[in-house]
Amino acid sequence: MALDHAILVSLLEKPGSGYELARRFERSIGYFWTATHQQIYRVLKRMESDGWIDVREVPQQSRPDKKEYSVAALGRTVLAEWLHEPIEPESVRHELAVKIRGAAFDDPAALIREVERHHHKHTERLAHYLAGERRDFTGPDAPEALDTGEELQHVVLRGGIAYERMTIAWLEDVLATLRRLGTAP
Amino acid sequence: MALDHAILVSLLEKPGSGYELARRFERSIGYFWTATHQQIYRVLKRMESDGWIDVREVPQQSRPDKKEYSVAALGRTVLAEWLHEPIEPESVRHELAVKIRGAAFDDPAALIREVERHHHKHTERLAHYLAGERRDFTGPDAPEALDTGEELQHVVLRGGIAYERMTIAWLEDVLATLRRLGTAP
DNA sequence: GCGATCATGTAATCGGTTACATGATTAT
DNA sequence: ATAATCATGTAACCGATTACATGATCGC
Repeated sequence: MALDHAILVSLLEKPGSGYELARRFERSIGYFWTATHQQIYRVLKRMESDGWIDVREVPQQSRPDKKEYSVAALGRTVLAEWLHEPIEPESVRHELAVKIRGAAFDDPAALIREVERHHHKHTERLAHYLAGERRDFTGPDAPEALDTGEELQHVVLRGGIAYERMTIAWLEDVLATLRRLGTAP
Repeated sequence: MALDHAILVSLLEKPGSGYELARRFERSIGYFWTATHQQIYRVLKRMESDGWIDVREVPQQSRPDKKEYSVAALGRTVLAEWLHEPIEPESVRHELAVKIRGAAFDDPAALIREVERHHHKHTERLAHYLAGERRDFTGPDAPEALDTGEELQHVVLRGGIAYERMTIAWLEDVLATLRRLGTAP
């Protein structure tokens, strides 16, 4: 399981509340690991009672108070241990591919709209990643020399960009194939 | 949930036993949807009792008898309904990316071996996909004209090939970054 | 007033993983 | 003998998803 570790990494990058973590899982960390606030609160509670993280009540005016979590010594140890364990390359779960193969027993043309929708979403996501890259790493407002953490965040983001570009090109291949099957059956 | 639907697609492509399905989930369908035999037997039992699939006991000599499943009319309907529902583009779960960002709080060089291992595995997987493509779609023993089902299987396989190539290139980027951080900190 | 944002949770369900279990046949 | 392959399951656990739930403040 890696949600624990994803949260530890995020809290090491910057301490924060459950709510703030949930927001980060909609961007940044969320580009390669998803989690909802329900999951996050549950894991935070468990990690706190196990002594992996510390809490600090932060009173706020004009906003509800929040609990700011930060990584405790034990959490750092647990993360370091996990970092040294080998993991298996992920097994892919690609629902759209199941649909594409299923289209052989339905109308392939009926899938075109759906594939176009996915193409659109991935194009948006790519634009979003590229904007983030310009803002944080390659643009005029980015730091001139990146530290280790920033270099690593950048290489992960480059992975996301490469993934979106590959996916967009493949979806275009899928669309061409579906159209060909529709026009000359 | 799509395991149901992945099994229906696979059974439409060719009826078979739980064991045979489990084998297909190690190749073919398994390239984009994973499942273990335990899962498969459970789902087959449920789909049978719901009338989505039919069973036929096949006695075999010199091998244990098997149950051959095929898709019933109801199963085809259920699949067709699912094919017409929109789905959301998958949220990525990339454990290695969590590790890479975590390496900022550990020794980045310690990750090099692990990334090399992943690079090796993805290179093997790519070779395996390419061999399958030559065998079934582009080689001299492949059919000259592909039918709709084969065209769709091919475009899905091309997606797997594109994914592996992209991943291999990215892992090389990661390695170069980790080495740079190691030599000039 | 009302919707959006900030902030934190509980409960039910479900799908996936891991471990356990059995038993026949074929090839070395 | 024994390891590998064929063949089918049960049980426990755990993580993820979905639905439900509360309550404050800010801007329109």
